[in-house]
Amino acid sequence: MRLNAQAIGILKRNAGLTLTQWRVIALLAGTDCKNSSDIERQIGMDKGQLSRTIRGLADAGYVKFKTDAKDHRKSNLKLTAKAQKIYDQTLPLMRNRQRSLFAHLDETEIKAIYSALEKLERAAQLSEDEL
Amino acid sequence: MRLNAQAIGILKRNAGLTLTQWRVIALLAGTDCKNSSDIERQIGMDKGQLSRTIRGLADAGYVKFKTDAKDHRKSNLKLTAKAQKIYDQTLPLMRNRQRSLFAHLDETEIKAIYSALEKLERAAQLSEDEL
DNA sequence: AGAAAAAAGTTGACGTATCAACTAATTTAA
DNA sequence: TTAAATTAGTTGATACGTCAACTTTTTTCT
Repeated sequence: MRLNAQAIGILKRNAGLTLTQWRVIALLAGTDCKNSSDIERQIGMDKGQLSRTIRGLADAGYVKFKTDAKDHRKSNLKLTAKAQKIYDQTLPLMRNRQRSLFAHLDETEIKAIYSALEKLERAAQLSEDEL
Repeated sequence: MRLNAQAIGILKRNAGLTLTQWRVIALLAGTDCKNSSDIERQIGMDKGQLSRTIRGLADAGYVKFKTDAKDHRKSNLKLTAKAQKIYDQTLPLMRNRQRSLFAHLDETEIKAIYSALEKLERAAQLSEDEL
């Protein structure tokens, strides 16, 4: 989507992150997501891609793994100080962008979009079941 | 987008085509697009991806190249009979799907979506220029 | 307890989107 | 008319999205 273009630009220039990396960091920093599955459930991201993204973040020194003591399948993720710092610096920029984008739409339009997209998703789901 | 999921399924099962391949074939069959640049202008598709898609179609025997007599940079594309046949068979299926998707939306919603998306695009463009 | 099912992650494959650098041909403008 | 700019198309690189197969560990069920 072209709509993400400046988000991508902001992240690349100011944080050296990809959009996917940013999303994962933002979830680890701003929600109580602790492992891959939490994130998967939160944003419905593919676990394959997620696995690779997280490994990339680990390689770049943004997250640390630690196998869960009780469930050895899980590995709990923790942002490094470096990642936390970048997050704090970048969040306002991303918030601004979000605001300026949606500033051009009025309440009605935003609602219409969301409701229409929901309907489309549902319709897509339905006709898929029929096939 | 998950919204494309059944389109992709229909094309794969019934025509052995990818979505991109279908789009190119549909443009060659249904509009007066004759070469890569025409298609690029028509749907704003990246010319790199377009080049590879067209080569793939040629390799699979769906299109034939012929260098333009007047402008040797251009190569005019022509669908083979095989491609035309698949197009004729597949178009109705794709039309049906389109209809059943949009059947769930009323006029107002469709208009709101289009207008909102336009505004978002424009806002995105604007703030990009500001950076 | 032991077998079967489910969950957490990893890896591979393919398709799609976007950007950038490049060649070759054509158009423009000095 | 020749140099510069544009246009058509190719190729390489990177990111993203989705599906499928697979391993390991845990849960469920009988």
